Parts: sequence; structure tokens; C-alpha cells
Amino acid sequence: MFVKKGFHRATMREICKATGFTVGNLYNYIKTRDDVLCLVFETFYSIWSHQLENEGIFDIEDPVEQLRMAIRKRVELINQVRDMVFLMYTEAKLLPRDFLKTILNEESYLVKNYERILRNGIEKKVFRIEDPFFTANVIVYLLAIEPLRGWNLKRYSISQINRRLEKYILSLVMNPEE
Amino acid sequence: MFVKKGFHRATMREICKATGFTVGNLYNYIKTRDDVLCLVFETFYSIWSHQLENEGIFDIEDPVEQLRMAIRKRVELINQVRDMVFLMYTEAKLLPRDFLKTILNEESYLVKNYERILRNGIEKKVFRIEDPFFTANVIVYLLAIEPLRGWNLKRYSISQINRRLEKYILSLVMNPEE
Amino acid sequence: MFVKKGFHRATMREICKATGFTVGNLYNYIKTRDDVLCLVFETFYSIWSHQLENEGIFDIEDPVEQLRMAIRKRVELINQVRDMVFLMYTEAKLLPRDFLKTILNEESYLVKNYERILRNGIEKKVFRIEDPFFTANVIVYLLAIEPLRGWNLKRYSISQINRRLEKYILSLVMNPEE
Amino acid sequence: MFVKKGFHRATMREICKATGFTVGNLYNYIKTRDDVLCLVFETFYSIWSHQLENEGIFDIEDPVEQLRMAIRKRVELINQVRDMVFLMYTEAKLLPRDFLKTILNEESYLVKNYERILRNGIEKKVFRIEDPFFTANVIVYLLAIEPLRGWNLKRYSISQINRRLEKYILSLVMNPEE
DNA sequence: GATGAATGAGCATTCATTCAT
DNA sequence: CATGAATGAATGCTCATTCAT
Repeated sequence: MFVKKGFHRATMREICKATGFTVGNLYNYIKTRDDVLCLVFETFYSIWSHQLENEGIFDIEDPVEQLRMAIRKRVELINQVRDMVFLMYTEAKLLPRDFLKTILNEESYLVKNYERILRNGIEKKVFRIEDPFFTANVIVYLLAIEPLRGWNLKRYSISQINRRLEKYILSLVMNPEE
Repeated sequence: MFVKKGFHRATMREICKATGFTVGNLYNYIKTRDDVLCLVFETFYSIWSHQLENEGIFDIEDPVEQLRMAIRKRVELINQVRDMVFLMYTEAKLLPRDFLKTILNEESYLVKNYERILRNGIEKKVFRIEDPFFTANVIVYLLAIEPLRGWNLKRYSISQINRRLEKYILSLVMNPEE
Repeated sequence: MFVKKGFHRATMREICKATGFTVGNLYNYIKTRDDVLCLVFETFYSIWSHQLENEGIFDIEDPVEQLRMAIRKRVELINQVRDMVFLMYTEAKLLPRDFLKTILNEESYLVKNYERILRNGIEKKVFRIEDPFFTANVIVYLLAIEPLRGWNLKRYSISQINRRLEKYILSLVMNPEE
Repeated sequence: MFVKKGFHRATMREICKATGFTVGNLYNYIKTRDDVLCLVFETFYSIWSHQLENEGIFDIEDPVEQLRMAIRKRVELINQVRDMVFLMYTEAKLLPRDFLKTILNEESYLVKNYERILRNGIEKKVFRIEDPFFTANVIVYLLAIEPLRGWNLKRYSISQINRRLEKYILSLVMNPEE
């Protein structure tokens, strides 16, 4: 619903019809319309921010291979939930202040996971980067390029995008400008 | 107005009060509320997508210096219109289909400008990249990281962010992974 | 519940929670929400309109003493169920027409009881009044002054109010203006 | 509207239809539904609580005549706005706390006006009462007996009620029980 | 009998848009 | 051109009542 029309244009009546709830009954489970948005975010983030652990990325020893997988799997996930990613990055501002904090923490947690991979590579002298925190932010941000700017990347297949992002990110962490 | 409360929460009455128009009179110049959003986008994009020409970036010969300036000036501009950038990337989906196309063309034009810089560098054998179009997209996207993900980058000053982005982007275009 | 928030603001859910009934079960005993109000009135009036008999006022011989007791006991009762009295006089209009008639009959019965006392006093040449029915109405009405207009009588204690009402009413029935 | 169905049962749509306003336009003049009730009270009290001055009661010299007129005029007014009086005394509790205070002040002012008449009579040694404030409260309260308890007084004409109230009240202030 | 999830009509309120002046 | 009062459809939410278990 939200994906199709955005949060603001989706009325409670539509949401109810779409979910099979009647208006009154849905309100037995939520307190306000905003709660629906929160629930959507909550559900989404339970997958979104814990993907790396769930996919066993941290079991991989070789840092390059680890990062490569972390990128590939991410691109795949993002491709699957493309519209939701757009919704998340586009409507997060509508969340109630408190819940927004929770969500930003989740997102921050995701960034930390990438930072962890980078630090692993630094320790093993494979990655050469000064500021793994910033780099992790850049990586997580870059990986969402397709849902957010896809309209200009229509000429590429997902695997083409993946290949390019992989290359760019690895270039980023391995060959800093002299 | 839109920056402060988002498009949906800003009422026509508020917009009118804020602009000094009376309700009826504003409607002499627009047809619907959406038109106001369009006007805002239009005004914004007249600066946004033509910055590089306006700042004389294309007069610079040295590709590295040219790209460096294109990044630095961009970060500066983005920092100045931070909230508007957030609005643009966050509310563009609300634009009427036709006008959205115009805006995406403008944005696409901006990307092309960066592509032009990259092609210049390739020609002069300074940049080594295979797909300047994709790279240009990445650059334009990356430069907006602060308004869009700034909540996680609060520890950095603007110039720190600028330095890092500069470094990363130059690394991207000069040292591709072997 | 009704006393605290008024009939309209009290929801069935609240009433149920307060009484220990479950919603469904309460509806085994009543047909509509209005029935609850009726039950409350019914319960209340079983005490309210039969106080004089129950307190043995009619066993008193001396008319003055009888009336005095009828006043004193009444003020005491009213003080005890202050909020209910307010509710009764304030929400009676919400009762279903038929039940309202019953309640008005009960109230009318109460008035008759006072009329009976007055007639007793007239017979015994103690009270000098022309229209005991009207006077009885006045007495019953006057006795409710505290719950209904108490906000302006805050400076008086209950016994002060009682003393004054006693005096006024006795003056009313014993010394008509010449 | 309120008189016919009570405040709670009158919907904004009905109020609007009855007043000739459209919904949206009515809301240009009020902020909430409660405001309508406040306006009704406000209008009513502008007449209600200043009657004695407006009718020139305070120009009368003779205390008995003054009180008599204050009663007669009051009964007349009350008879004219019978339903409103019922509404006032029955729905005042619904007023927003702050506005209720204002209204109680107005009512209190009315009581004070009667108190003033009584004190005048005391000074002139015509009335013999100890507590003119309490007596004034009783008088004001008594005068509303018809709208509030009229269902039991149907057998009386207005002038009969007036005559009786006049008699009772004068008896109250002139012949206290020894 | 008892339960409480489900129903859906009904309500106050908002706000883009119009149009007589 | 300018005004702002008027319009009324649309929305989020409530709550008395029902009924399958």
C-alpha cells in the first residue's frame, strides 16, 4: 500500500481493505495510523539490518571474499525489496521521533557490521583505509543506489550493477590514492 | 515551509501566509497545490543542475583539478541547501508524472556534466575507468550522502566530509582494482 | 463510572472493566447501553424515593418533629450520595421515555410523602399552608440545593446547610405572609 | 438543537444544517464543537445574569416591591427561556473547565444581585434574615423550579407559580421562625 | 453461560479549491 | 488583479453491539 502510493496517500480504509482487517478491528491492534508505518518499518528492519549475520558472512575468513559476499548478498536483497528500500529511505522522516531513533540505531548497526568487515581486513593487512567508519557509511549508502537512483540506471542489469559496485568498493578499500 | 514540515503537512493557508499571498491570489498563479511543489523544484533545479557551468568548472584544463573542484564546489553547495536536497530526494515521488520527468532530465543532465569531466580525464589518460556514465552516477549520488545520511556522520565537519569524498572519488577514477 | 465522567463519556468497555463483567456477558443481561443507565437509576431510586418510610419518619406523631426529621435525614442521605443526586437530576433526560415516566413517578411518590407530612401538620393545625402539594415540591427541590448548586455554597458545612434549610422550610409552613 | 436533543446527541452536521452554515465555514468561526456550547452559554448569560439591572429593578426604593418585581420579572424571563434554563443547569458540566468558571462567576453575580436586594431590605428593617447570601442562593435556585421540576407542576399556570413563589420567598425573608 | 475479536456506521475535524465582491 | 468567506468531500478514529467459539 505504502509502496504503491506513499504513506500519506494511503488511507486507513485502503490499508484495511488491503490487509483484510475491518477498520475497527485494525484499531484493536494499533493506536494510531502512524503505528502501521512503524510496524512496516519494524518488520522490514528485522531482515534488513541483520542480513550479514543471518547469511553467515562473518564466518568467511578471507577479508576480500567476505566483503565481496557482503556486497553481493546485499545487492541481491536490495533487489528483492527494492520498493521497500525506497519507502524506508523516503518516508523514514514521518516516523514518530522515538521510533525513528530505534530505526536509525538499526541502520547504524548495519553500518557497524560493514565497519567490522573492514576492520577485519585492515587487521589482516588486506585493506588500506584510514577511517573504516566513514567508509562503511559510504558502502551502505552506495549499495542503495539502485532503488534510489535506479531511474538513471535502467540500462544495467542487476548483475551488472553488482559487478560495478563490487569493483568500486574494493577499489575504495584496497587502493587509496597515494 | 516544505522543508520544515514536509509537503503533506504544509497547508495552502500556511504557504500563503508564509509567502504573503492571499489564498485566492495564489490561485491566480497556480492551478493546484501540486504546482507549488513543482515551482519549488523548478527554482531549486535551476541552480542545482547547472552549478558546474555556472561556477566555471569546465574552464579548468587539468582533469584532476577539474574533478576536485567539481567535488568541492558541490559539497559546498549541498551544505548550503542541505534541507532542500533532503526534500528533493525525499519528496520527488510526489511530483506529477510529467513534471517528474523534467526533473529527472535535469538530474540526468547533472550526471552528464560529471560524465563529461570523467571523459575529459579519460581522454587525457589521467582517469582509468571503463564506464564513465555509471561512475558519474555514483559520484553524484555519493555527493549527497551528507543530507541523506548525515545523522550518522555528525562527528564530521563539512570539510572533513569533503576531504574524504574527494579522496574516495579520486581513488575511484584513478586506481581501478587490477 | 457515570458519576466520574457522565453517561456519554463512559464507554461500555470502561463500564465492563469497572464492573468485572466481560463485554459479551454484560450483554446477556442488558439489551442496550441505555439499560445500564436505567439500572443505575432503578437501584438509586429504590433508596432515594422510599427513604421516609424506611427511616420510620411516619411513626413520628408531632408534625414539626416529623418534618424536621424528614429534612435532617434527607440532607444526610443527599450528602452521602451527592454525586448520584447530581447525576440523577442532570442525566435523567437521557432515559428512554417509558423508563423516565417510571422514574418521575418515583420522584412524584417522594413528593407525595412530603405532602403527606404537610397534610398531617395541617390537620393538626400546626402548619398553615394553602397548597401542600406545591409546598412539598418546593421542599423536595430545595433539599437538593447542595448537590446542584454546591459550588456556590462551599463556605458552609453540611450541618450549616441543614440548619438553614430546616429553618427556611419550617418558616415556610408555619408563618405564611399575612 | 441542544435544547431538542441535548449537546451530546447533536452532531456538527445537524448544528450546521440548523444554523445555515456549512461544516467547513462554521469551523472558520469556532475551533471545536465545545466552542458552540460555549457560545450558546455566552449568549444566554448575557441576558440571564444581568436581567435585574437591565429591567431597572435597582431603581425601586421599597424593598418588598423591589423583591416582588425581581421575582415576577424573573419568573417571566424563565418562562420565556424555559428550555434554555434546563439546558444551562443540565449541561453546564460539559463546559471546558475555564469557561465553566466564567459561567459560574456570572451565576454568582446573579446571586449577588439578589443578595444586594436582601441587604437593602435588611438595612431598611423590612427583611429579617441572618444570612442574606444563603437566602439569595435559595431564591435564585427556587426561581428555576419550573424548568427543572415542571413535569410535576403541570397543573399550575405560570402566574400561579409566580404567585406561590412570591409568597414563599417573602415569607422566607420577612417572618423567620421564632 | 462466558469470552473478546470483529464489525462498520457514525463522528469531529481538516483543507484544497472556488467565486462573489 | 486581490480578497477571504464559503464549500463539502474526505479522513482518522471511536465504540455500541454481535456472535463464533
